[in-house]
Amino acid sequence: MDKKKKKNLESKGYKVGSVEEFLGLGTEESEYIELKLALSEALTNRRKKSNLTQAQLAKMLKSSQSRVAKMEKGDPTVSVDLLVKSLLAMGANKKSIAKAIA
Amino acid sequence: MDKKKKKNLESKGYKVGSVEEFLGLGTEESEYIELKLALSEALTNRRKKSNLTQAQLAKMLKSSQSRVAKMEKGDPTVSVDLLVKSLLAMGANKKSIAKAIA
DNA sequence: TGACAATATGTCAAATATGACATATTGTCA
DNA sequence: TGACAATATGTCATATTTGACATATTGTCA
Repeated sequence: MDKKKKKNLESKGYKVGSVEEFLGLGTEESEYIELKLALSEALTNRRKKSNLTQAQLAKMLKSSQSRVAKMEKGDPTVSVDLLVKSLLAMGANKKSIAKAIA
Repeated sequence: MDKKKKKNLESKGYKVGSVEEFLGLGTEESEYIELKLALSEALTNRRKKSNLTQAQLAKMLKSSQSRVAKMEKGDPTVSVDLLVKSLLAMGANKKSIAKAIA
């Protein structure tokens, strides 16, 4: 993992372990974060394509604007579950989700 | 959704809404369930390939045998998060997860 | 068949994620 | 610039998920 990416992740509230980092490990954690960020992006893309504001989308999802913002920012308090459910609610399917992740 | 699949899902504890069912909707929910089942299968496959028992895997994941059993069975109390994290811990990466889902 | 290993199911206290709200920041346009 | 819309951030009570445990069921092999 390069320093820019690390800083970027840390700025989002993740703690990237220095031991794993030094040993070149931590693949597991960074893959998880990247997977989430991929879903976040997909969500933002879909929302923008539909010309919706976060507040409008929130209403559709029976959630709140703040949570949508967090989803799109890859906030650590947002689960993959919520991202997946939200994407499905916006019309995505398994296949498009797989594509977004890959 | 055919009847067999529905019965199968219901036997796992999911309630498949009859209204949506009748209207041919419910895509969203069934896609979510299928996505989870795909991850469950991937987990079982990986575990068996590694010749591990659920108890052994549980120890690796710092979880419990019962939760691993539930993961593999697609139990509704198991989140996509847990499935993804477990797969990553077993050496899967984004790509292989995407493949499993697609 | 019986004995033992593996897997499945039910329950619950503790841990984590959630929507909601307030408020801050950023973007846009006159 | 100011005013307004959109997005971001912090916090918290409530809801959901978790590991752990007990126990039931299923599989395997002598």
